[in-house]
Amino acid sequence: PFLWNAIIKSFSHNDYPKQALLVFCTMMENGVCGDKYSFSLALKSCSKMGFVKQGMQIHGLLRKFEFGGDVFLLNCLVCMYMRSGCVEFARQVFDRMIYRDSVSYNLMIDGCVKCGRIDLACELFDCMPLEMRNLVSWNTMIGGYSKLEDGFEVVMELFEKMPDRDLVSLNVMIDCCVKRGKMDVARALFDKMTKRDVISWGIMIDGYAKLGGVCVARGLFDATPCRDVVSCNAMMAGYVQNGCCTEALQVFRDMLSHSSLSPDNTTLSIALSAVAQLGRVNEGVVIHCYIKEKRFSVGGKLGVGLIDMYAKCGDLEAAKALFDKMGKRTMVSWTTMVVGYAKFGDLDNARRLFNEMPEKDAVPWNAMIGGYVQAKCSKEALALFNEMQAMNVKPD
RNA sequence: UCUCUUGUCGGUC
Repeated sequence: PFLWNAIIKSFSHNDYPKQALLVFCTMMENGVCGDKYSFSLALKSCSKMGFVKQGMQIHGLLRKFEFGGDVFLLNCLVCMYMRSGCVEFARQVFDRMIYRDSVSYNLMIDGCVKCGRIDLACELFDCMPLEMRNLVSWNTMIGGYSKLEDGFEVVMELFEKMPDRDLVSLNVMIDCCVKRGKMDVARALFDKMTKRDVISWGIMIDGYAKLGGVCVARGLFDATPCRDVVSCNAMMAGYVQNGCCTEALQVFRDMLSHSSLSPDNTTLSIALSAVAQLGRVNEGVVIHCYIKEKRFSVGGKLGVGLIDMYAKCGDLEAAKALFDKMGKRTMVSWTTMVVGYAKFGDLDNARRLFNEMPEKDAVPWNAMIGGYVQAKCSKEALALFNEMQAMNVKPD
């Protein structure tokens, strides 16, 4: 199994959880008994993708092995259930564990926090054995509160109360300030830090960029010691949000020529939206080719990005072809097409797709009504508006 | 060789 594990690990480590899981299955089918390392890697892959069914199968399989009671593996199970939102199952595994370590508790706390059950998280945090409550537990708690709208006070309180603070604690703090527009407080903390990592820099870049300080953001971006793909994405997104699409694309090109950084899904989505806003199909096609060449999956956001790019550039045939070819149409991809048609005055096609949509939130309604308004079809616009109100569409 | 906490991203306005 060592060789197999090495392969599984390399996939898992390089963010290919699907292949990792596939290799694991192949291994088992070939009669090679996995060891606890193979299982933990497989479970981790399930966690990453939120595959509960596969995870449950592995869970079942695990009972037949003597190492099935291993703390590491049980922790992996807790993680898998928590990340898939199955709090009850996670709780079951956790409650039945004979030995728990701090990771077990921290996983439960984090899971509860991310499901919006901060009450359960608090209970676990307060009741866990003191010797297991470590920095990660504290950081998980302040991270949880920092995501709550009115959590700032509690974050400050916990931050004062915690016995130690590390880089993560400080990063959580500055992010918490940034997300509330308190850039001055964030900056003071950032400047005071004796150690900063690429995340600290990234939080500040994102903050300045979103609050209109793109130039300051750029300064920090240039000063970042070891930029990674997320810093670049934050910078690019910042440029796009401020309408500086050319600059965004320049960062993208710099990234491509800088061999140590390769674009990811997010990079490409941002680049596509920059191209869409500029209406430069040719550059969009180049990115499309890159996506095909590197075999990025176009099932999710990238697919939408491509459709949107072609639609906004006026190539509705290309957009429609992609839309038709896409396996699963989501409300978002559907809306993107409606918007594209409406924007270029093809209200018939827009309306046809709009009517075919199985589900609509406020966005397609707004877009369709907006299309009618733009074309001065006030009668249709008003009719739709009334219909929308009658349907009680939530604005969200 | 394995498990926990922090930054970036999609459709209308």
